[in-house]
Amino acid sequence: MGLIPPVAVPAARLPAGGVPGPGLRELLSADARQVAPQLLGAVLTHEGRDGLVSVRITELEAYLGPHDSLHPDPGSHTFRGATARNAPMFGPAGHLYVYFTYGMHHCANIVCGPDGTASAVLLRAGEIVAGEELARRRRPTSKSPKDLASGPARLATALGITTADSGRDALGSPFRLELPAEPALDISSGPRVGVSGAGGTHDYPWRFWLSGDPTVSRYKAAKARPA
DNA sequence: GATTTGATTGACT
DNA sequence: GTCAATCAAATCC
Repeated sequence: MGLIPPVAVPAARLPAGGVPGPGLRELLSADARQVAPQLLGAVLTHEGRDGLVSVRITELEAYLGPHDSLHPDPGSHTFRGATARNAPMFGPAGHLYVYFTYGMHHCANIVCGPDGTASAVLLRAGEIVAGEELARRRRPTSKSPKDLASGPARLATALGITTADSGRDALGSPFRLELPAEPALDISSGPRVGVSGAGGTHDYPWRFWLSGDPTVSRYKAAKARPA
């Protein structure tokens, strides 16, 4: 049925032992739908003035651009072209695209695809693997360690990422990104969370998560617009 | 210049 | 399950 073929199968497997820096940048320069599953299990670290927090990624979503991909992505911030906000998505792979939403939340993406094309993966959830005490201080409302980064805004808050970090390189200080030594074995995929319109349907099954992981956020459909 | 909306979360019934 | 919070960016007129 779908006009949009479900892509989503990783074309390449990671070599055992992970990928060194330059190879990582190259790996991230692929289509976000290929990159996303490979980033499951990866660890993103941010060392700020107040300390270090590391998150092991357990859930993410791929977003594409209007013209660089085979099919336009109506769920993407770049669907209607480049703006001041989404500019980093058109930049080099490995950099951050951070946006502010609902008047209070920050969400972080890692830019994918070659420089000049719009593509990124939204970091939706993770497990705190270092700096849990600092993460707790940043997220005092969390009732359980599993809640510290279980959601895109929660993850960004736990890592101390804001729009000031948008456009910065996630592969260089004060950030660090490490791929898992072994690719994730049990990956699930499905429609993206909170995306209204066609981009949130099964025609765009570009949400990926580690099957059964307790830190994965609960699925929530986009709020339906009243007629 | 005015209005709408949102890649969400947390509190509450 | 429902809903308010809160404001920048995008969209509308």
